[in-house]
Amino acid sequence: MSEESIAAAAIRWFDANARDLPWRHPQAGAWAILVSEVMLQQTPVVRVLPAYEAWLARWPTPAALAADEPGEAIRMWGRLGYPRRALRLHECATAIAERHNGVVPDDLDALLALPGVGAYTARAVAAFAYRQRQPVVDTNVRRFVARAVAGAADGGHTTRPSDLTATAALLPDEPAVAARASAAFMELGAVVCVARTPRCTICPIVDRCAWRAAGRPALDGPSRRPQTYAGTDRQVRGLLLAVLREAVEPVPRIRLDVVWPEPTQRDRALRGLIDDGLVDPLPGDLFALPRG
DNA sequence: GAGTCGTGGCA
DNA sequence: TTGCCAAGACT
Repeated sequence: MSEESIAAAAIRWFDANARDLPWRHPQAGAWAILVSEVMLQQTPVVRVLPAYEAWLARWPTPAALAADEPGEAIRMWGRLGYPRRALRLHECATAIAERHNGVVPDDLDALLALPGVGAYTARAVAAFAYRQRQPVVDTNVRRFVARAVAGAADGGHTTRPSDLTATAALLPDEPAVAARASAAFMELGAVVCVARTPRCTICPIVDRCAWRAAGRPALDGPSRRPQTYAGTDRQVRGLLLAVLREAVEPVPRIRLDVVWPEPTQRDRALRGLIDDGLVDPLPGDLFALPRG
């Protein structure tokens, strides 16, 4: 017998060390997993946990969410960030209710066709909810595979086709085992093979890691863009939407004006929110979350 | 393909 | 203190 595969070692480690997260419980269905995956896009686990519980308690099925107003989805999103995800999740629920009889599809192409569901989320649902053999590649897996296999310092900004190929090559043949391996890779990337200070001493595949073998070379290319948050349109959009989330009634423009002193940027931000469908302009210079 | 899109915690 | 980072999608 040859030495244990990376996937086998990762799964063994995962069996003993996986965090107890609600979307990993056996009773978490495809809808719950889909909700968790969308919430987790660019958002830390600890911030998702309470929002996830509240969301599913209110909308336990896609049909339940689809029957409610999109503005309520935006309101429930709270401060998770990137509120367009809430709107897309509502559109997604509507599509599932109308096109899939209220059942989250298990077909990859059908998943990819859903609003807000991209290459990562579609494969995550296929693997974690339906136990399919799919390369589930997020930033954690990209980094883990880049280091372990290619010996690179990180996995790059975006997922390329080669990333899917490289990850798929690590997956065992049996679909359910492959799905388990995908979860294990993600967990390793999230808690062991982390970006800043990887914990190689507790890594189950350190003896096979190409990056470790190469002496953990530093990242050579240019770092990511600066893009500070303070003063950006994103901050202004966030301030504007926060007012509308807290308001029960439509809000007059004056209450939005006070959140940002510079009128040009403020108007641009508000127009952007309206264009995105996150805010409805109403007669009388009033504004509200969309009702339908 | 590069830009845009929130928010908060932490080294 | 502040830049970096966190289970991406879309244009």
